[in-house]
Amino acid sequence: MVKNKSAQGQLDNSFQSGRVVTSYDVARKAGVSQSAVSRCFKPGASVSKKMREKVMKVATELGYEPNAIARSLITKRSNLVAVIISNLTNLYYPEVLAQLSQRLSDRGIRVLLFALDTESHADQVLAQIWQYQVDGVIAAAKLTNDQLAEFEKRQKPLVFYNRFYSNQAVNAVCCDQAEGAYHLVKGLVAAGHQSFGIIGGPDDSVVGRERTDASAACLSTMGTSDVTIVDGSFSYECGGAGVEMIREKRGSLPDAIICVNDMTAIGAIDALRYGHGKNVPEDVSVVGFDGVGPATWASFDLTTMRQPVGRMTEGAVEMLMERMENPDLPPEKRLFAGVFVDGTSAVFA
Amino acid sequence: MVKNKSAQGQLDNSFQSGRVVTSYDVARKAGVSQSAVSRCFKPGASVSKKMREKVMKVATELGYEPNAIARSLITKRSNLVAVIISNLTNLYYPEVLAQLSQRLSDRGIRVLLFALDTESHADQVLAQIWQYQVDGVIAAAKLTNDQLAEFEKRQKPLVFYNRFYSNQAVNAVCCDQAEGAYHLVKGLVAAGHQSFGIIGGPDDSVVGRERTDASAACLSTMGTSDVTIVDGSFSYECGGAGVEMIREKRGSLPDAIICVNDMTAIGAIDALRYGHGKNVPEDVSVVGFDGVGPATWASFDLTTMRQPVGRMTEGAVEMLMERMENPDLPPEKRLFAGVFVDGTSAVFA
DNA sequence: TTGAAAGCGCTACCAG
DNA sequence: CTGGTAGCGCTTTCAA
Repeated sequence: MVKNKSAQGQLDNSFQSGRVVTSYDVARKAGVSQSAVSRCFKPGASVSKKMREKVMKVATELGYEPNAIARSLITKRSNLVAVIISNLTNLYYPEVLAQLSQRLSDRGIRVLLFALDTESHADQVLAQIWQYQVDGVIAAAKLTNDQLAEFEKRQKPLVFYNRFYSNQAVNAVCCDQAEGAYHLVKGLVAAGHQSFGIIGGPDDSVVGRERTDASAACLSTMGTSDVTIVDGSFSYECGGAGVEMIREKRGSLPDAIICVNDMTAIGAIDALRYGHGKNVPEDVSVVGFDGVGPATWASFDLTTMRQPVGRMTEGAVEMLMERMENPDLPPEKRLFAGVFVDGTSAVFA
Repeated sequence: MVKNKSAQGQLDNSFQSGRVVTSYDVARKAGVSQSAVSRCFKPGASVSKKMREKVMKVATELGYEPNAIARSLITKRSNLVAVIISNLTNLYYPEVLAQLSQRLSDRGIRVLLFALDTESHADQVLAQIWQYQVDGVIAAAKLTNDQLAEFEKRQKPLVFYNRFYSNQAVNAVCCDQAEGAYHLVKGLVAAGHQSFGIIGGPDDSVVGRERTDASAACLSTMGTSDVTIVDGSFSYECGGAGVEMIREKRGSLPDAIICVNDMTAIGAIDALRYGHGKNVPEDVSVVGFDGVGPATWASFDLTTMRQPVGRMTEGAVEMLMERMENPDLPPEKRLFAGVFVDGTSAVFA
């Protein structure tokens, strides 16, 4: 039975219910100082091989994991990044979130998720963010100037995802909405479409407005005046509703409908086909923005501007990490071109 | 200029760059003790009205927010819950995640997100979770028995989302896959379908296997022997691939195809229509599981078993919170019935 | 009701 | 390379 003694002690330790194993427990059992244990868990610290082995062995036996909370208290680095997403149910965001999470995780950073139900409400969320001492924030949501000022004052790195503040020196990765809109409009006009409908986004969306405005501007530039614009909400449902509103407003359906995002475009296509008995693209052309998964499905095969999500998330993470190391880096905006996806939902030239 | 003095001091404080405002700063400026400040931020603490007003005023001026990290170090409550999601790009999960996040947030809990790229890899993630002293975990991913034992040992509340361990006493909210499968199969058989294809999930998915096995078992019970089963991956692409594999294996297409989830079903429908020139449901009936957003789109109008996501997420959060208060609560499984969605992708009786 | 003091678990600095 | 010691910012006794 004597040979069981140490195993027994070990068990007792693990089972002292509620009580978690600390670096002191490891130190005591290994017969070294607590600082030594700490050093063994710090990469690149000056520890002898023997010491490290001894400590790690005991640590494993006891199931010791350093307490990240206590660590951040003193290092003032939580290794936490807040990700604010305004509307997770928009099918564009899951991919963004998955990638951000993956890339941050690869660099030893954890994601504290804040899913806003609307674009507003951000104030409560920010209070939480300050309390948790996150090292930085990636925001796919709109912030007010006051909120921006808070970031400035607290010296917290902030990178916007797809929110462009043209009059504000902030960090952001964006997709060039205007350029994408021009590309789509030019192709549609060149293919002979003469009347247009535009289904936009909700009032408070910058991205939505940019796409809508740029499309309208381009149409105007090219001398097309038969343009009917209605509001939407980035959803499948608003695609159908938008088609109906355009038809009412204009009297009949236009040659082409430009939708503010793919969800809306898909809704519009379904409404045209199954509600209005039209063929897409023969009777009406439909284009979208984003390049979400469902856009490539055979039922839709959407003509759209795909956002280079991989490069955008990589850019966002990179910019954020740089500024976590060096907060004095000047603000930077990275603008990515959209990738034209030549689908079959529009007659295009 | 004298009247500016205090404002000046205040500014100086806020701008002492990098330095964050602590309860000591507030205490000093308000002329009270640091403990008093602490108490003012603890709900239901014994503080005079005068004291609270005085402290809160200064706190607001200075932009003080209690440091949640320091707080958790001493209270041993981080107010953090880890949510593990195995495959965020499965369109079923964004809604789940959004709801979990919302409901936890309503109860003052923050979400630490862990998005696994596959169902495995969980070990590294768990180590992170222990380090961050989360108060509990919601897992929409598979864990090994060893990993389960770790939770037990550390007394960390754990609730599974849609992972049913029938031989293990764990907490879980699930949708009754078997019952759903029976319902679908019975309806298809009653409508006169005689040959069946089943497109299953990946090897390591419990939910996938349950749905597949239950469907096959029910078909067998009802005396149908013309059943072709192939594997899939929960994706749109595998729907098309599955249809092709079934056709090859069987020689021709069956009357009905049961898909392990909606994504697969949608892929199958598109492949049947656009690849094989078939009509759905006239030539082939297709059913799915989940009730994701796209399932209701007019193009598919899927016949499926919808999971009651709202009640499931509510249940998961409730069970977890209960166990955070009282860790000795016995394990509990809540099994929700799926809701039959009577779409038009299948001839159904 | 308030203030003083102890200490959560850890890292960082310092002698040795 | 190692051990001792001083805090990080907060909550929580305990006296006053």
